[in-house]
Amino acid sequence: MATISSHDADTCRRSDAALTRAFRLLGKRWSGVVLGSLNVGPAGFRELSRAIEGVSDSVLSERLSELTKAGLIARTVDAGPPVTVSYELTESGRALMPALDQISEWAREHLPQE
Amino acid sequence: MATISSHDADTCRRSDAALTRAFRLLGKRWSGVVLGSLNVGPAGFRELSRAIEGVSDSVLSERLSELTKAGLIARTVDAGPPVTVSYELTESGRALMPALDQISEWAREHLPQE
DNA sequence: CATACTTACTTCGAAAATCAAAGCGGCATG
DNA sequence: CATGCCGCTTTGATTTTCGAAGTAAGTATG
Repeated sequence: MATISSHDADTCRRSDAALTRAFRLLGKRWSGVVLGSLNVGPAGFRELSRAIEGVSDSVLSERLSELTKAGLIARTVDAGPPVTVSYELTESGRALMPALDQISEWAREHLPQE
Repeated sequence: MATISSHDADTCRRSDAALTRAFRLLGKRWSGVVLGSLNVGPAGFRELSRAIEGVSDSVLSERLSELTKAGLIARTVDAGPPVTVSYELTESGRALMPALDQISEWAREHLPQE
């Protein structure tokens, strides 16, 4: 007797496609922290590099590109002189902040310091 | 006039220590997705490996160890026979789920499919 | 008993991601 | 005009992840 098809017991739903998509971004080193840093307000490259202890310039640069491409942050160039660049959260990026805040709170309660 | 010390304008608060701690775990490939999969209920290694499309056995094994060590999931061995192993969220792990749900919802609204 | 299949991993070599350090062009300051 | 800041990029080493195969133990089939 044929069942409604489209899934066997085995293949059945276990991982959430949306979560998987989210973690294709967030599951990369520093993505989450970069977003959290920008939550405080817009910042320049050097400022972020100094603020986020441990990230290398090359990776920071890559993350900023990825997150910009994904529409979570925006890069703005103010043609000075001197020319300045600043990164800030877009609406999409800001929409993620409640979740990050919750993660932060969770870590305070459930992850040991250092 | 000496200020309260402990921070210059430059070094000043930008990245959240708790968030950084959280993403030392979550900012690794597959961590978030593994947790999300376990949200549905306990599962064995093979079941997870099948459910989470794209993860390799070696990485899954490593993530499960890390997350177990961090106290987010628990590994239980039922000495059969046949012996079976199952992984499930601890209370700490469950406490993170609201945040993951929010991320998933965010992705549904802000990240394109595929 | 032999063969095949399942679970729960581990091991291995290759490919990809990350790191730290140095370099570059532009602009400002002493 | 040397020195320093900014916003990156490049380079080469180290670490992570991948994908496939292997291991050990138990179950099922003939």
